Amino acid sequence: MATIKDVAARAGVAPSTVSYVLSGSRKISEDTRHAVQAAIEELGYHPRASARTLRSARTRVLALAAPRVPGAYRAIDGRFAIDVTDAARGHGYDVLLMTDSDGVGGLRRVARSRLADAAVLMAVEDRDPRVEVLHELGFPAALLGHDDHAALPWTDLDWEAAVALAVRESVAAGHRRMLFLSSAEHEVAARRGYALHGLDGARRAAAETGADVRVVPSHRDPDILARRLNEALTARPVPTALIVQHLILLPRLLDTVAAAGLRVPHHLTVVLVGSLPDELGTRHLPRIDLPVAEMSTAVARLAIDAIGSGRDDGPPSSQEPAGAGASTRPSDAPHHLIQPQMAGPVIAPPPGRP
Amino acid sequence: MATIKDVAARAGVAPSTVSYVLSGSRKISEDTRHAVQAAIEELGYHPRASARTLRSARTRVLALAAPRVPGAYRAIDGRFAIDVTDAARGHGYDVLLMTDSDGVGGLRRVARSRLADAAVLMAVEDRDPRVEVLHELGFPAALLGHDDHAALPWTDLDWEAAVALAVRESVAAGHRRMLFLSSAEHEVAARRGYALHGLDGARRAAAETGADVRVVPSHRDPDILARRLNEALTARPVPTALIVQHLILLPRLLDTVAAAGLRVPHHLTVVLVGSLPDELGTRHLPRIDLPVAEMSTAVARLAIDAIGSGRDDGPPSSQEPAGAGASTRPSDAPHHLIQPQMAGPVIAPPPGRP
DNA sequence: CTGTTAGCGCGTTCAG
DNA sequence: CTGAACGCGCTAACAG
Repeated sequence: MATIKDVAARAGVAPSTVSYVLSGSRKISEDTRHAVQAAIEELGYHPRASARTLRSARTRVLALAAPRVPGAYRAIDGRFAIDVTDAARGHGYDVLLMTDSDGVGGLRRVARSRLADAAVLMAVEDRDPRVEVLHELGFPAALLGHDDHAALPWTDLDWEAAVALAVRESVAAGHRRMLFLSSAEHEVAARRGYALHGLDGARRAAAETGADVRVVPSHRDPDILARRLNEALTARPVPTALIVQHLILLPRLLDTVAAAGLRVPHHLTVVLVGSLPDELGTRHLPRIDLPVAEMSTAVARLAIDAIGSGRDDGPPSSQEPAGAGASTRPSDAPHHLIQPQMAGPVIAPPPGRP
Repeated sequence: MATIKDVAARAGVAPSTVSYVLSGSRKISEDTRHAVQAAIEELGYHPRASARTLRSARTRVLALAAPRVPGAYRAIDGRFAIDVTDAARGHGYDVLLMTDSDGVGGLRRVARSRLADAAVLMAVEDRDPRVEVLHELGFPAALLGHDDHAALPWTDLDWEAAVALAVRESVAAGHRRMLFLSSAEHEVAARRGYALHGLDGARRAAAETGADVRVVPSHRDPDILARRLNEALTARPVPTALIVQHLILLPRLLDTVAAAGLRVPHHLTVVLVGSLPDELGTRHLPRIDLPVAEMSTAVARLAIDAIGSGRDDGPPSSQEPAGAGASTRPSDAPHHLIQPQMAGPVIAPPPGRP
């Protein structure tokens, strides 16, 4: 394999000249540059990433920590992985994919061996051990999702605004009684940001509009979910709209609705919050899509921007003055909160109303 | 950040001694080893990956090339990405995720800059340009899926055997007339291996069992699919079983079946081929799951085994004698063909039969 | 200005 | 167990 020396020899110049041609960080005469470029072509030369990294202390790689909830693969994670990778490439970064099969071990190893310059954490939980590790190592990172506590840059859909918007739009369409199928109980128990904020949004919008919004806590067990939903659908006064944040079991949920003899949207309007863009099977429903592309772009940028803040020394002292970049106070961390947008068909009016 | 020299200084030994302690490739006295290990602990030392790579010419990274069919994200790809990553970790390798947003450019860049030691290609197509590039660069690789042409190691479900098994099992349950919903037309046109092999399996099993197996070519457009399926379901004599290889539109497909007034499995037995393991919504159907875990394990091992074969020189000459490792003749490439297994409930008998 | 020389980054490994 | 060369590219300092 060709090295910079081979190129230099072939072009009849010094290796440093080749390097300057590559980086463009210095003026090189027309003739020399052409000779060098010809040599590069002919030898098919490409600089070794490892040599560059060793010298520059920059890998131009982002570590992407995918959550791997045992047994519960979430399609969304794959989608984010692809989109974050594309976004990172837009900044000249590659992406190293990591699972939790090793707990936080993998992340620690990658950070300490300097395989990556920064990390992107997916599906962050309250008091996420990965956050602790990165903080302890002073490793730059950004989060997909947020939990109001981590002192790291983050991006997220404004879940409170999203659910509130779904409620308000339903009210605007004429609905007065509706169900909100929130996140699953174990997600609330884990204090996932989206779960808590979604509940807040429902409550806030209910108060603001005066609508009757009944919260049905979802459950990961489809049978329990079906039972709860069934009860809520038949309780009087009968609800005319169903706002759904817990989407993993959507097919089953629609079956339950159908089994209750309710046609959508004639008898019951179903509005989704946090659906995947372009997903088959949600196209015909009014919804607020999860802004996967925008979140991915934002998180890549936040992670890359964080490089150069966290790299100085060891773990930041607790007395550290709040300067530029990633600080210790959550409220100061850079972030990108995305406002919800309605998509899909217009919300249908309740039965018996024009 | 601590380096090997810092550790050496603290332990009062030479850097090379520290290196030998780390690698274990040489005998080091008890005392010295402990001193070194203590110094490592105290300094929190971890070797730089880039320095190791520069020296050893091994990154211990696999490039995973995810297909990104524009607009058509496939959940399965995310699943494979996770599982391949886990499998690679089992061999001490990390995974760099790549999209084709850049065409083959990304793969070429990663190969030439030696960011990875080998590549794993997902969703390989006939005459896949990525395969050409890797072959041209002499870069080790292994494929998820195969097309009978690429001279690279591969793993795949035996799709022919899988569809044949589904047919035979249906016949064993008493069905004599069945539909086979094959892959979508554009997949057949692209000569995707799974699409062609699936069709072969259906034909072979039909011939062997004498059953009436009607092939319904699927289509990516849900409406066209629904129309075709509807026609086939109502054509006389009425089929009693439906074998489905094209699963992306399964929910829509089941809707169509229901809309035709057919209850599953009472009026019509539905058997899936190539379903995702543990996926909600397929649990209640007899099926042959795609062996994602086994394929991932196999492809990681094949890719890693290929390292050391392709690394010698430039593009292999066409006259190269077929030796060990990756050879030029497709039939010689190492591979791992996985036999199908039925999962889920037993196939129900046709109506009117016990 | 344009090109060259030399040292560095960090861990590995062979000869001593 | 140590010394020193080495892998490869970057870049500050120097020479023409």
